[in-house]
Amino acid sequence: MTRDGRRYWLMKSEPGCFSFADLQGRPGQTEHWDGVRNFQARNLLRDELQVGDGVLFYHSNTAQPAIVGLARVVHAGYPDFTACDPRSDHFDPRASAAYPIWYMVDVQGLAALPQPLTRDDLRRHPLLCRMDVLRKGNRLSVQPVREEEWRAVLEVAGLNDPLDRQR
DNA sequence: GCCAACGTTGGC
DNA sequence: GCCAACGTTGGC
Repeated sequence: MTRDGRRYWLMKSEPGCFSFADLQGRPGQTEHWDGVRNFQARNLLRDELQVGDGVLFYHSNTAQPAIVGLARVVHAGYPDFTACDPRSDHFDPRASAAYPIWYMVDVQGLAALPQPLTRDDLRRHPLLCRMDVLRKGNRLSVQPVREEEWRAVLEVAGLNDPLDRQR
């Protein structure tokens, strides 16, 4: 049984730690999204994100938080090996190969937005003002995005849907 | 740097 | 199972 239709997600990253430009600089513009240590986000990574899903890349905890780029999921959830690496900042002594606890996906950068979409930009938009990322106190590093929100971001950015080329 | 909001931990 | 204490996130 396969899931029909792609879905869309917003993923947060602190640009001082890993920026959209960093993703675009990786071979194949692809990198694994490790280090998520929140069970709600873990469940999404493990169970919900699928190859081909669209990703809005959001810069958080920075002077100008904004959606800055478009990406896609290129590998569905698999164990986050950094949890088993004692030298990693994300080491979790409870995790093991048999019980990985934490999961990650691989993400590929597709296009930078011509202009970052700031929180003010989002708040002013009739559809984007409903996005979860604007909700006060929202700390989920991976969160669902409605299809109309994905389309609205493309429209505001003046971009065609980069996922259409990936079929 | 402040602080509100939230998730997690652990004593009971 | 409750809930206070604590740590973290992240906008401002």
